[in-house]
Order: sequence, then C-alpha cells, then structure tokens
Amino acid sequence: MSTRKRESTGFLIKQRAFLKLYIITNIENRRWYGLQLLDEMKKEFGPFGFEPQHSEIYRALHDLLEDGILTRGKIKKNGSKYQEVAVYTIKDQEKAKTYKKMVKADLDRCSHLLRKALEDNYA
Amino acid sequence: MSTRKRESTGFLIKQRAFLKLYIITNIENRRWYGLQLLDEMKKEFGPFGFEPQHSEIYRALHDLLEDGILTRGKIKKNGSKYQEVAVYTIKDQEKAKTYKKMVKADLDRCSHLLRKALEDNYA
DNA sequence: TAATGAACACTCTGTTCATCC
DNA sequence: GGATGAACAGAGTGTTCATTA
Repeated sequence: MSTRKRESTGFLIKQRAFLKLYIITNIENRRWYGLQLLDEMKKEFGPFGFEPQHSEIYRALHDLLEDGILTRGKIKKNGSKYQEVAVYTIKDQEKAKTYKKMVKADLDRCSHLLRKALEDNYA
Repeated sequence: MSTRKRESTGFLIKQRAFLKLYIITNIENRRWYGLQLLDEMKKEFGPFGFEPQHSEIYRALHDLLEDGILTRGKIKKNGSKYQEVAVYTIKDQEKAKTYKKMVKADLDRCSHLLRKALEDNYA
C-alpha cells in the first residue's frame, strides 16, 4: 500500500492555492468566517463563471491553519441567535507574505502561459 | 452503482483542452505524429515550467479523432527504419474552427480571472 | 530504441451526509 | 435554516506496462 509521489507537470495553478491567496488577503483587511468568505468569493468570481464550493473553502482554511498562517477563534455571531462561528485572523504575517509571494510567481507564470496560447493559436 | 454527473465549478481550463488547441494549430500547418507533438510542446512550454506527458498528448489526439476534427493515417517514417507512425490531418475545418473559438473564449475568461487575482491581491 | 496505446493509481475537488446551533 | 466539518465518490491526469516495428 505504499503511496508513490506524483510529480506535477506544472500546468495551471490549483484552485486550492488560488482560494488560499484570496482568503489571506480578505483576512488581512477584516475578520471573516467560512461561509462569509464563500459568499464573497462567489460574488467576486461569479461574473467569471467560477463558483467555488463550500467544502473547498473549508479545506483552504484548514490548510492555512496547518501552515501556521492563520489562527482561529470562536465568536458569537451578531443578531438574535447566539450561534458560534469560527473566525480567522493572521497568525504569522511573515509566513503569509511568503506564501503570497510564492503564489504571485505562479500566477505570473500561468498568466504568461495563457497569453502565449492566445498569441500562438489566434494569429 | 448509478454514476452521477459532476458539475464543473468553472475554475481554470483543463490541460486536455489546452493541448487539443495546440495540436489543431500545429496540424493546420503541417503533419505531425504523436511524439513529435510531445517534443514540440515540451520545447514550447518548458520555459514556463510545464512539461506534458506523452499519454496526455495521445489522449488529446484520440479525443480529436472522436470529435471528428482530425483524421489519422499511417505512414512509413523517414530514415533507415520502416516503422509506421500515425500522422494526423484536419478532417473537418469547420469543427476545428468552432472548437478553437470555444477554447478562445475560455482562455480569455481564465486570463481575466488570473489578472483579477493579481490586481486584487497585490495592490 | 522509438512509437503507440491502454491499464493502473493518485490528486484534486465536487457531492452528500452528520452535527450543532 | 445557517454554519462547520468529514466521508464519499468521480474527473483528470501522472505512471507504468504491453506491443510492435
């Protein structure tokens, strides 16, 4: 049952990394909880035909916790109900910065790849 | 054991479509066989960190046959050996055009999505 | 050894289910 | 019904194996 590593062929960036990037930026500005972030993303990307799922947002958040980039607290949600929600804040600003820098390099790369495809195939 | 359909959330274009696009364009210009195309793609995309696998090229070619866009012939390869290789030509120019148009729309969309990410997260 | 193709296996992520307010 | 999380399952594609010239 040994699990062999798979190499990446380096095509385009993964959804997970893309969402993690946006989550970090959003949380730098204010506190959010999971479903808020989902709504925000759907609103942002909807016009571009991209509608992420709630589970992928949670997976991204859990990744960021494991990475040590975010930390989580529980607060009572505003309003008549006293439901607790999980809100996130930046835990390690340096790590966040490093992650964003890495993703930027990949976004640039992908961007070039797409531009190249448009040039090469639609002369 | 009913197979449920999965919806796409519409993130980025798939490698398969990307390769099919390039294959069509290459074959519009001259005849190619599978491994030639692979070498060409590796040379083209290598500087961008993308190195497709041979099996994905073949899958793309088989798709294009099924789509009715390409047709396949066998020829004796040049050189001292008389090995047969499978060379492809455009079968239906209209279908090819339609496919390329569709992919262009998706590439444009993806391109905008990436540009947006660069703007939104790296002010 | 080059070329083609298919089987196998892993990753990513969409879908569904379970809890708890 | 909103929020969170985990289990389950399918699509996409990387890896390996088989075949033939």
